[in-house]
Amino acid sequence: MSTTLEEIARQAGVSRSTVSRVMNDHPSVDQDTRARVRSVAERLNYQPNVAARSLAAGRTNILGLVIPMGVSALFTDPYFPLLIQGISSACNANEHSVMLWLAEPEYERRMIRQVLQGGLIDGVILASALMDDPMLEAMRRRGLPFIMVGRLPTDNDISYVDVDNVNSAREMVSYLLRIGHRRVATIAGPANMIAGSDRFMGYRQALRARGVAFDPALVVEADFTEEGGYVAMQRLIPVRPDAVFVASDAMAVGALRALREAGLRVPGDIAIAGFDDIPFAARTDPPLTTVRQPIQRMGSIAAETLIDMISHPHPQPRRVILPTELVIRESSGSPVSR
Amino acid sequence: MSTTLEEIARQAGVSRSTVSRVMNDHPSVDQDTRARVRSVAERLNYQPNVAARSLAAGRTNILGLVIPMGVSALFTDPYFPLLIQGISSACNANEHSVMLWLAEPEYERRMIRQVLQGGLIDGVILASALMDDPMLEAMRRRGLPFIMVGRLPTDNDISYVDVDNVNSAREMVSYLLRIGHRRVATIAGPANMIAGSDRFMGYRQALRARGVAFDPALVVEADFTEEGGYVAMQRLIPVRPDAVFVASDAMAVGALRALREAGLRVPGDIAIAGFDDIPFAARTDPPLTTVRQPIQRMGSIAAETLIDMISHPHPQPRRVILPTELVIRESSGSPVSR
DNA sequence: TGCTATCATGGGAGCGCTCCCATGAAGAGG
DNA sequence: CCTCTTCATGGGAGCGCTCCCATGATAGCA
Repeated sequence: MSTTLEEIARQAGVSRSTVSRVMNDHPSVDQDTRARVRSVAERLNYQPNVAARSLAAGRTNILGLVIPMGVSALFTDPYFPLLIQGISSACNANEHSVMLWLAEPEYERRMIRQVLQGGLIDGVILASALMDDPMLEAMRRRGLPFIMVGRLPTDNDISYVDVDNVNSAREMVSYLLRIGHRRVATIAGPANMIAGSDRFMGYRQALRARGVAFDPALVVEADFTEEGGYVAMQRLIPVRPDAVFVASDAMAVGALRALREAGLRVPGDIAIAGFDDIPFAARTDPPLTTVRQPIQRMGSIAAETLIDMISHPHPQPRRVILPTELVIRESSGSPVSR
Repeated sequence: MSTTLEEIARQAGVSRSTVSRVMNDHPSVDQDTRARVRSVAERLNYQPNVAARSLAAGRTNILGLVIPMGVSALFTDPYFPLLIQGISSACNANEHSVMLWLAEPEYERRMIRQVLQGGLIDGVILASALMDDPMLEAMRRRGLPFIMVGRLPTDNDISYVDVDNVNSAREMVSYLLRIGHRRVATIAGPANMIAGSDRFMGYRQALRARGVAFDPALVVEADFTEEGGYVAMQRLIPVRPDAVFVASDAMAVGALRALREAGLRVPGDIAIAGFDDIPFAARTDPPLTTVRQPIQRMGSIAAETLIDMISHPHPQPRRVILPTELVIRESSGSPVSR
């Protein structure tokens, strides 16, 4: 069905090896020969067989993207679509392909084996792992290059791309305190997710820096979903905070809904700040003050870094921390208005 | 690094061929031999090399999922995440893997070649193609098994999974008319997308069936995004419809925002109905009347059907139409209340 | 008992490629 | 003019698997 190296070789009057060299941009090929082979390959619409190449060379130019679905909620918020877009786009630009695994718990074992062995994959991007993800141990034992999106506090020999969740959250909460809010509550993310616990840590650091006592009554944990944010806010309303730092925009949307239903004005009665700057954050009522994190760029950089790790193995882990940005909109209230 | 067939064979005291038969559940292997081989394979944690298998057998057990990103908006609405989840889950259950291509126009040519040739992929799921997608022609020329999510009106020898957009839209608009709305407008999807034009067709059929004259002033086309729905609604407000059938929930969310800003009550002043039943539709203010389409199931069925097509080639195209469901919430108003 | 069907198993060929080593031609240097 | 290097090229081996055919062994039947 499809053309082979041998066929190109025959038609170009050279050997299989020479064609292979041309296809892989090997230096020592004569200019004329190269051109001739190229033109034949072009004419026959030649495409190297991925399986054969991978079998012979041990590389596939395929990256695995593993997204644990234990926290299935994550797929209703635009985080993963954006991340995938970034990864896919970087892979396209670097002649790689993306293999996607949504890690459903019931298939986890099989998947781990398939991902790690079988040689299908040159490296793995592990997105948003729980702190105790079993993939991790398997990966490092296997020695397959991999990179995480989101840092892992317990391990300091693992490569990752992340934003500085602690400092970003701290800055946001500091901002809320600075513009005059006194009782600042938080709707935190799950404690077993790094982003959740880091943002909560930032919240506490901001309080401490300003000499505000930490009050456990002002903390509710939720699961990063809209519904979770809604329920959490309902529990927070009786406590009457001035402002709430919500650890994700999706939850903030839920919180706004709870406040609207309770007849409370935002930011008049309670101010709200989120985290992520999902596209919808600019269009909530009122528009959401939030922390912008470059999700798509994190995906691109993760892919690019992994590709580089594969071609230039290096014992040290790579770390990339991308900057965030406070996006001040109306939901946090203004210093003037208070 | 990883164990090979030959190694298993050696340790189990049989030949490579026998091990291969055991691994592929070939019938003619002695029970004892089979058990012995299985246990050795288990012990050595054997995983067949995908590249080698695929090279020898010509199958890879990998499905390609191609999502054209021309309409990039689609990734901000939960349609694709849900679709991907359905596909991935069916693949997991059937021992297949998913290769993801977000088809950015600038890489389109390269991608088409890679997808179609190279033997990496057993079949392709093409999601939400435009009516004139260049992938299509390439696919059918190549003869690679493929299935679309979303039908294609111009081609009747292509396999697809879809909902009946025309009838679903017709039912929704009929419902709006039946409960007493007179001037029913529509915010339509893009005319070059099948779902867009089908739903618009359903709108017109419903009017005709009820003997209501079609009024072009009551139609605004948008691009399936929240922002698009917002702008479209602003243009529709001066026309003063009683109700608006919005061709997607994402756009309906935008429409609600425009109405809120204009100080109009829903459904009191203008009733709204959407399409999709995205998770957020139940939580808009007011909750959105919409058409529920089983997005995740469409994904699963597309994958399952494709897998079946690959193992049982068959000249006739397969078609699956999944049922939709009217979900009546508050945004459409009630017959009683009017 | 002899002859053919059936079954379990082994071994060779080959999938399309990359990598290594061998080869011959051409250029460099004394 | 001969040897030494450099460069372009060819060919063999082999990646790990599947598939086909051959081979014994066993069973079935007259």
